[in-house]
Amino acid sequence: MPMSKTRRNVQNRRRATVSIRDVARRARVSIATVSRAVNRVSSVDPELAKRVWKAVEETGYVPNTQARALVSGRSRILGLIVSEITNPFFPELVQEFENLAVAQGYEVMIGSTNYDPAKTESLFRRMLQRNVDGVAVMTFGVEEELVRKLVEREFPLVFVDAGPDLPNIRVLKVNYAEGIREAVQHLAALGHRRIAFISGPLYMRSALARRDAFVKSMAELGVEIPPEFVVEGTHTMEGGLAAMEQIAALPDLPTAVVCSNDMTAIGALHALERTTHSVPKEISVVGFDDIHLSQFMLPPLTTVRMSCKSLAAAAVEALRAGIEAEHPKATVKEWAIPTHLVVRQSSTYPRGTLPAMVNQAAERRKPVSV
Amino acid sequence: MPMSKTRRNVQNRRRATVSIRDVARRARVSIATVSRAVNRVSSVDPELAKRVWKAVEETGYVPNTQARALVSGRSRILGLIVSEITNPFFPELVQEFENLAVAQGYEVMIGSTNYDPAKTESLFRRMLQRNVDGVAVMTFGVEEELVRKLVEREFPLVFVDAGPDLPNIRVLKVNYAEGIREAVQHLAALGHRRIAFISGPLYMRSALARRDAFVKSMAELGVEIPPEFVVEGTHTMEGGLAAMEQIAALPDLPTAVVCSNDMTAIGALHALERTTHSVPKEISVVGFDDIHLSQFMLPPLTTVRMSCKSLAAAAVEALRAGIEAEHPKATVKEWAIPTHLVVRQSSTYPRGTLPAMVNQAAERRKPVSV
DNA sequence: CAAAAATCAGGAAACGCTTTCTAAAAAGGC
DNA sequence: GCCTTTTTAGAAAGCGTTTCCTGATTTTTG
Repeated sequence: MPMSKTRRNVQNRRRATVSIRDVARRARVSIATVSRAVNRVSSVDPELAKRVWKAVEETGYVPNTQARALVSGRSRILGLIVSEITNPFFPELVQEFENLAVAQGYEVMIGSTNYDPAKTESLFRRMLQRNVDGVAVMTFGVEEELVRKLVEREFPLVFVDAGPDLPNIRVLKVNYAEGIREAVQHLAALGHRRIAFISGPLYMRSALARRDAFVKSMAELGVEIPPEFVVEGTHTMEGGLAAMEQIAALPDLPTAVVCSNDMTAIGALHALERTTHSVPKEISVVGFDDIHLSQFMLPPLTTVRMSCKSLAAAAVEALRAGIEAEHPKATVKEWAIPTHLVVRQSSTYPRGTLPAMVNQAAERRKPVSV
Repeated sequence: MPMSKTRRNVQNRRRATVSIRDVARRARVSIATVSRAVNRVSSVDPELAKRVWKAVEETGYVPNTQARALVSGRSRILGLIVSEITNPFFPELVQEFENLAVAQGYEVMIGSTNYDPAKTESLFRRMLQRNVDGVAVMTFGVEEELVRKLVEREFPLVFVDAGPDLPNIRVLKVNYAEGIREAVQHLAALGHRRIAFISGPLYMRSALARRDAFVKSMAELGVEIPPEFVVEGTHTMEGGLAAMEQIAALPDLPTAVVCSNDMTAIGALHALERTTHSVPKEISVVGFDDIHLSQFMLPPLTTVRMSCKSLAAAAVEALRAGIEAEHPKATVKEWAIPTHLVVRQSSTYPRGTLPAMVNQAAERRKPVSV
C-alpha cells in the first residue's frame, strides 16, 4: 500500500491512507486527471481513464470525504431531527430515510430532541457545525429565531405538518383529517357515540392537528364530546396509561377511545387491563401511526396508518430539491402525505349491543389497506 | 456578517460563512493566534485571547469541522453498528451512546446491518470513507477479512460479546450466564421443569451464547431439555410468533418458555393468545433485554435486564481508549456487562399446581432490581 | 500547407484549518 | 550593560481534494 513519501507525515496518529497523489504517480498522470477520471468528467481520454481506474483498483484508493467537502462546500450529509428515537415510529422512519439518502450518496446525521428546546438547539448547532447540506425536522419545537436565520441563508429545511410561517421552507403536509375521519366513522358505524380522545402534548402542532381532526370528525357526525373525554397525553406509553386511568375513573365511561399515536394506545391498553376493562369487548381502542408493533399487541391494534415510507421519501426528495435547485424559490413547497385506517381487533361494537354474529365477523374481516 | 474578500469565492453555492481569517482580521492578530486561542492553548497572552474571543462572539465564528478533520486526521465521529434499528432495544442503546459521545465532543454515525452481510460491508465502507475515528459493532456477522485489515491499521474497534479472535480488539463481554441462570432458577423455584427456549438466529454469537447459557443453567439443575423444546427464532416478533406456534403444536407442552430477547417474547405472547393459552396461568414467558416496552406488555414481561446504559458507557469508553491511547496495545481489552432478572407478571407457578395464595403474592412482589 | 480552432493534460491556487518553524521581544545572568 | 535564555506572535507549510488556467498537441478550415 503506497503512501506519499515526498510529503512530511508529522501528524501524531494519522492512519496510513492512500491519497490521490499515490494514484496519480502509479497511473503516471497528474492528480487533476485522477480527480477528473474518478468523477467521470467526460473530457478525459478513455485510455487514461482506464489507467487511472486500474491504479485506483490496485492501490485501494478511496477519496477523502473531508477534503472533498472542504473544497466543494458540500458535506453530503443530511440532518434528520426526530422527537424521540425510542418511540418505535421513528426508527422505522429513520431506516427508510437512511436507505433513500444513502442511495443518493448522502449520509445521515440523526438526533432526537426529547421535546427539550435546549437539546434541540444544540442539535441544530451540531448539525450546522458538521455542515449538513439540509435538515429534515420531524418534530416540533424549534425556536423560530434559529429557523429564521437558516432560512435567510437559504439553508434547505423540511418540516413535517407545519413549519414556522416563513417563506422558502418545504413542508410535508400529513393529512390527519383523512385517517382520523375514517377512524371516527368506523367507530360510529359500529354504533359508538361516546368516544374519547387522548391527545399528544398540545404544544406540538402535529398533536394539535390530530386532536382538531378528531373534534371536527365528531362534529361532522353531530356527536357531542363531553369535555372530560378529551385528555392530554404525551405521545408515550406512560402518558397513555395516565390519561386512560383518568378516563377510566369517570362516572360515565366512553365506549371507545381514539389515541393520538400508537404508543399512547399501548399505554391505554395497559391501563384498561389494570382497571380490568376488556378490550375491545368493553372499550374499543384506536391508535395512530401503525407502527410495526401494533399488530403484535393484545389485541392487535386498530390504528391509522401514516406511511413512514412515503414520509421518508417525501422528506428526502424535498431536501434534495432544496439542495440541488439553482433557484430554491422556484420549486414545489408542499408534499401531501395520506393516512388511512387499518382495522384490527381492538375495535368492535359497543358493549351491550348485540349485532348478528355474521355482521361482526364481516366487520372483523374488513379489507385492510396495505 | 463579514466575509473574506481578498479570496475568490467561485464555488457555485457555497454559503457565506465566517472563517478564521475574518476573526483574525477583526481581532488584529494572525490566524495562528486565533486557532490557538480557540483551542485554548496556554501559551497565548490572556489579553490577546480575550480580544480573539470577543471577535469570535461578534462574528459568530464557528470552526469548520471538515477543515479541522482534514488537517488533524481525526473526524471526531464514532461509528455505531447495530443489527436492527427497528428492534426497540437498539434505539435505547443509540440514545445512551449518542449522549455520551456528544458529551465527549464526538458525533455518531449510525447504521443497521439488518443481518445482511452485503449491507454490513457497505456500511463499514461508508464509515471508513467518512473517516470515523472508531467503530462499535453491536451485532455480529462482519466479515473476518475486513476486520482483520482494520485491526492491522490499528483502527479502534469494539465488539460486543465476541469479536473475531484477533489481537487488539476491545470486547464488551455480556454476562449472559448470570441473568439467564437467574431466570431459569426463578422458574425452577416456582416449580417449572418443562421449560422451552426460543433462541435468536444461531449464526449470531450473542444468540448462541444465550442459548448455551440456558442449556447450561438447566443442566446445572439436572433438568433435561427435550430437543423439540429448543427452537430457533430470529430475534424478531415474527420469529417469536412462528417459534411459539411450533412449540404450541407439540403434543406435550412446556409450562414455561424463555426467549432470547424481548421481541421474541412479544411474538410468543401473541402466538399464545392466538392459540388461546393464557399467560402466565398456563404458560410462563420470560424475555431478555428488558426494553422499555416490556413493562407495558399484557401481561408485563418477566425478563432479564441488560443495561443498555452500561453497554453504551463501556462502548464509548472503550472506543475513546482506543482512539486516544498512545500505545493502543497497552490498554484493557475486556469490559464486563452484568445482566439480572426482573420479575414481572408473565411468569408464575406452572398450571395445575396450587400453592398457598400468600406465597404467590410474595413471589409477585419479589424485589425488582433497578 | 499555414493559420485558426478545438481538445485535453498538467500546474497551481484555493478550501479553512493546525502546527512547525522563525524571529522578535522580554526576561534573566554575569 | 551586554549576552544568553525564555517566551510568544506570526509566517508558512501542509492536509487531500476540485477546478481554473495555461500551454502543448491534434484537428479543422481557408
